[in-house]
Amino acid sequence: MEKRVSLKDVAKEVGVSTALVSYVLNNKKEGRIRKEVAQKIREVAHKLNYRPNQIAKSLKTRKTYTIGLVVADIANAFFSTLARIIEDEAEKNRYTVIFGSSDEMAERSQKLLDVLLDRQVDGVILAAAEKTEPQIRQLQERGIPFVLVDRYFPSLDVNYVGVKNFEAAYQCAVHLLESGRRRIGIVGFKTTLIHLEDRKKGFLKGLKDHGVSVKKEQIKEVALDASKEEVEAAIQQLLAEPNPVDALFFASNKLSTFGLIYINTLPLQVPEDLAICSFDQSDATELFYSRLTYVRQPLHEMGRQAIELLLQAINDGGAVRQIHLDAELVIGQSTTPCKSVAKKN
Amino acid sequence: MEKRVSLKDVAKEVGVSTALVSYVLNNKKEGRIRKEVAQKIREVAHKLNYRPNQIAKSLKTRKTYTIGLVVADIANAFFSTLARIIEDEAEKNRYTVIFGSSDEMAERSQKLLDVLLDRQVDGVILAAAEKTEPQIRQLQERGIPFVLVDRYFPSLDVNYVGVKNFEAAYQCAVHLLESGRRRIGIVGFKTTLIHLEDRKKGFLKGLKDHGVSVKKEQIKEVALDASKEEVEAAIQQLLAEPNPVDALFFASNKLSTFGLIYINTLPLQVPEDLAICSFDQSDATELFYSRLTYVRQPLHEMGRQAIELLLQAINDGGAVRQIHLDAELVIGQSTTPCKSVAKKN
DNA sequence: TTACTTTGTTTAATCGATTAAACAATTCGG
DNA sequence: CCGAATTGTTTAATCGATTAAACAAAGTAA
Repeated sequence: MEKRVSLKDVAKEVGVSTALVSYVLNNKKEGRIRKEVAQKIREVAHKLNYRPNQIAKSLKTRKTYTIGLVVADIANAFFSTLARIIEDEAEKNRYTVIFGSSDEMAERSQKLLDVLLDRQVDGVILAAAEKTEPQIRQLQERGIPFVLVDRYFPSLDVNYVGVKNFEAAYQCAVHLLESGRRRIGIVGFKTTLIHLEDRKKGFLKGLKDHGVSVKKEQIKEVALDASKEEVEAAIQQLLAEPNPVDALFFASNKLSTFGLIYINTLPLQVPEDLAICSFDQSDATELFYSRLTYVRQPLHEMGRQAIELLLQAINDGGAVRQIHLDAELVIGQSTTPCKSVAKKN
Repeated sequence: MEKRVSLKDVAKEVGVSTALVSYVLNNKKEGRIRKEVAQKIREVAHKLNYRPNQIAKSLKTRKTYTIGLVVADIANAFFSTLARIIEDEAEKNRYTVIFGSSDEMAERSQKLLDVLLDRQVDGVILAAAEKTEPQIRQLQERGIPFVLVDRYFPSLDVNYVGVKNFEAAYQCAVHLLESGRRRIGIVGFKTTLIHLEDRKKGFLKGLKDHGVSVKKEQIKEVALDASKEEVEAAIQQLLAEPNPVDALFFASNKLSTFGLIYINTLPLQVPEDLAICSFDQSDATELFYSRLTYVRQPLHEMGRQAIELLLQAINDGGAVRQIHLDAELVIGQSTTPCKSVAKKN
């Protein structure tokens, strides 16, 4: 293992001080350095294949050009897609991304944050887990630049980028009603995460505003880390006699993916017997035999804005902003109007 | 922004030298330090909420406890799942992961490696892109600990963990033949990546060994970064009259996902009109109306072994190893035997 | 008592960069 | 021709840790 070439090596080879080499390679003191010397330094640096040790540089400059990304689970398509976008946006600004999965656990989240901060990341983007409000507050108090994505806490005045969950879910409800369904089941999460509660509330409000009430039995809530079986059980109950639902609303990609895998095995037809509408895009939306109606989150915009906010926070500590993006309801076949409704139109 | 507490701060507060603080907090010189002093140091460190600056620590110790992960695209389920496993395995050993997506481009791969190495990662795990053989060779020459995953180069004697692609594909072929299909189409990649060629070769060998020949028109190859449309076109051609195929083999999750979305829209039935077998697990395998027959790669084992090999390389530079794991053919409904065959059994 | 250990702690160099300040050699204005 | 400004480069401190080596004080053996 040949040892790495340092500034010192370059300096020695050229016969100048390390300072000069540093100035040249960083284009500082432009006018002051003799051209031939600068040229020589660049030549030698290149010849020796010199690459600055970023660790040393960071120690001195107190900048790592690294951002930490904390998500619930990088294996989840929602987060891995977002991660990719964030990676690309970060790269444009010479930043590198360190990531970690919290698994929706506050403790893991704290550990991750500690690790990231110990490594002196310049800032953090995080999809906050439940009960991490104190952690976020602490970031704020310590003056760490950060941006929340996807999830937020109303009580905290911090940078945030996400979608209008309430409104999107409201739209879903209206759409299902317009399609002629009346007995609508909800598969959501049992959680305190506001963005997920918003989805539930928005959906229910949509129904209520149009005069449709929902009984408790029509609302199923599974754990955040629910297994396929849990989701199956929920659906089973919703479809149970004597009053099976004629439509289902899934509050996330995970739920609809699990749900559709199960529904695939049932002797019922979508959309004839059951209409389906889900939050989030996923392979499921296109692969299910009945192309799905779903809420598409503008992930690209989310990632882009998250980085933009973060860089602002890092650089000039710009004003705190909360960005609520519009989500788009993509109409598929899974909510095709019932015959009774279709006739009317 | 309150400034971070340093060793010096702790030392001053306690009234000792920084050396002593360092020794205590790292449990060095165990017997030599007065208990009361050690106790006091720990107390104060805790009280001040001292956390060592890993950057400074790394500079001195030449260890970052960071590993770099280079994949083709972190948004691809195969890689994001693997990333999650690697993250967890790394964490068990106190390592953190920095990642980057090469997009299958050698140039991007080189850039990523540079960034990672400039940051002094202790080692690298990479799914090598095409034409990156020189890059790998350079890693080797520079004595950088690394492990290839998924893809390999036969000419290089380096650490590697992947599956037996040839054998798995061979099995697929045999399975399709046993199901009664004879005109089998292949959707693969136009690439020099050996692991993908192995899949093609293995599949063809499987057919040939059982006396089934394949015409050129039955083999379609799309670009590594193929779009949905490209895959659709390939399938269209394979299904075109006058000799449509009665079975399809997809060489990766990306291909089958794109393919199934398309096939979903066609007026043909799987498995009656068309049998399907694919490499890689994905949501598609369970979501498609006809549960898919596919090759399941032992991702967990891959991630575990990759980290194990890497840590060995980092710590004692253990012997180079190539690990070829068995892949499992998971039988679904998409390759249910034809009636003619079923009768026989 | 003397010399040698042992115990407990500090000093100071170091990792590899950055950068303010000092310094030396020219050039320039009046 | 002298002091000031300009040009070109070096010195040395610094970032925040680690750690070999030095040192001081106390204990111990002969």
